[in-house]
Amino acid sequence: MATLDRAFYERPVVEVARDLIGCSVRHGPTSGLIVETEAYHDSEPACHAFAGLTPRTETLFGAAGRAYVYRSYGIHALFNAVCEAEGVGAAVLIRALAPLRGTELMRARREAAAPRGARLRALTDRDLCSGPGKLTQALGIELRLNGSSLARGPVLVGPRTRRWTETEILAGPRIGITKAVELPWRFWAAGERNVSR
DNA sequence: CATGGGATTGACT
DNA sequence: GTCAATCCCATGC
Repeated sequence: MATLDRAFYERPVVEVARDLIGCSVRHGPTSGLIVETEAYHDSEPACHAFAGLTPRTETLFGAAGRAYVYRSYGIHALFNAVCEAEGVGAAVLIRALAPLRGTELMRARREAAAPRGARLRALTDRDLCSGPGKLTQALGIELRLNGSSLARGPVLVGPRTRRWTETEILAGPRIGITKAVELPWRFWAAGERNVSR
């Protein structure tokens, strides 16, 4: 599989976030098309790297083109692509995918990860990757993949397979944060059903 | 060493 | 709309 090289990520993080819409993520037999992203940069307080270099943010400040995976709310792993020059703390959060391959494995993983007492009805394809915590469950992306190469794997990010026009990609404020809420650093594919709610 | 806060999700009123 | 689950790590004593 063709993968994006380090130069792709070694650019302003907001540009990379926009350009990742329509690209693909694959982990083993499971894959999806990126339909929603958010940019984070150490110059603004919503970014983990805002606090400076700590054990947690070491990957963020490292080389571009690697995975930054961290635990959110004690429950979910969230998957990011590290961007910009080494020494700059910046990354793109992958917020949603349109499932491509391995949907039955994704469904099995999502069901296995469901909380106790959950789920009275079956998971639809739309329930698999339509959020940052869901897609890491579906693709089996865990904390141990923090720091791994997105060009060499185990998690691979591939380029767009078609041209995307300006009007197909929308921008707006990021979700779920309490600081720097005004920055329009969230991007999504217009009309895509798998974009998070 | 103790404490508190999340880049979320899913159930429930 | 509200709320709890749950854990890594930053901060402060």
